Amino acid sequence: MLSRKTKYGLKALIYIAKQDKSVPVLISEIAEKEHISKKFLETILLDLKKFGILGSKMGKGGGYYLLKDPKEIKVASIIRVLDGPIALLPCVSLNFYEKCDDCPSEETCALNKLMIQVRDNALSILEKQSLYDLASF
Amino acid sequence: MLSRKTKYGLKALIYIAKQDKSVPVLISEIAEKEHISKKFLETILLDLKKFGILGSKMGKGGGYYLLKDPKEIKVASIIRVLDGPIALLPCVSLNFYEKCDDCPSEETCALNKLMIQVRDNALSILEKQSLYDLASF
DNA sequence: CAAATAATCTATTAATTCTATAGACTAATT
DNA sequence: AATTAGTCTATAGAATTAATAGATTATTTG
Repeated sequence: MLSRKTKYGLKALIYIAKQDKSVPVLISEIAEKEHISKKFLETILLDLKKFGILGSKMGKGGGYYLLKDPKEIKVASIIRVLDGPIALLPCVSLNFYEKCDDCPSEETCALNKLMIQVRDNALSILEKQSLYDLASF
Repeated sequence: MLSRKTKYGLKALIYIAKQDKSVPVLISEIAEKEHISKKFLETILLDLKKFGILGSKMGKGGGYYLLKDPKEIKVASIIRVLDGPIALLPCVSLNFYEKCDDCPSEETCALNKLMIQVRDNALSILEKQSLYDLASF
């Protein structure tokens, strides 16, 4: 399951993507409209900023805005930033790979092979779907 | 990601499925061969027993054995027993459904629709793959 | 019956992650 | 200068995960 953090992050990004691009969006507005704790949302948006998905402006007229074309922001990358691996096992993760220390060989591991399939299947959707798709739903 | 518990449980079940069916398998044997803490494995196998996947026999010559044909034991059901939902959001889970309290309507929720796709895609593999398939890899 | 074997049960702990909050601080605008 | 709004640090509470400990019960075999 995705963490709440990730779900909130996705919702916030969708919210921002739906707004007029020329005006930064307030944290407090997103928090209210999407029913998310404002303080919690702050830390989430800060993460998204750190990874270059969002930009921000302080002071009056400030807020958060997308740094890239919504069509270029894929759901997979958002999940990776906020939730970590999409794969079901570390030994099968493309971006967060870790060897299973209980496993002598990935070559002969049936679980490894199965989870690669599951991963690729999930990615075939999540790497394709963008913020644009979600916002225009 | 799957919990270690689930990974260990899957590995143990595969191990059992590979053995001669007429002889119960020892926890200690599985623990040693698969490099899993024996005590931890005890609780995992107990869970699998509780759910009717495994049977057990105490005393000398005892151990754990499969209660069903390995072809009938699907990976999806094992994951559900040990890990819970396969879906990425509660509002999209078939077996552990929960409404998102921050979400006014699932009908108009883009995330909901997307995660249903991801779920169905994962299930198309996990509901098909059985212990038999994994054991004969 | 006694000894050995092996699962069962209860419980507790340690570690980690998740969720959320608090408060002081900095930057920008008017 | 006042107001607005994001930034930073930190911490705390809750939940979950991972693992361990020790006593107990069931079964087989000699």
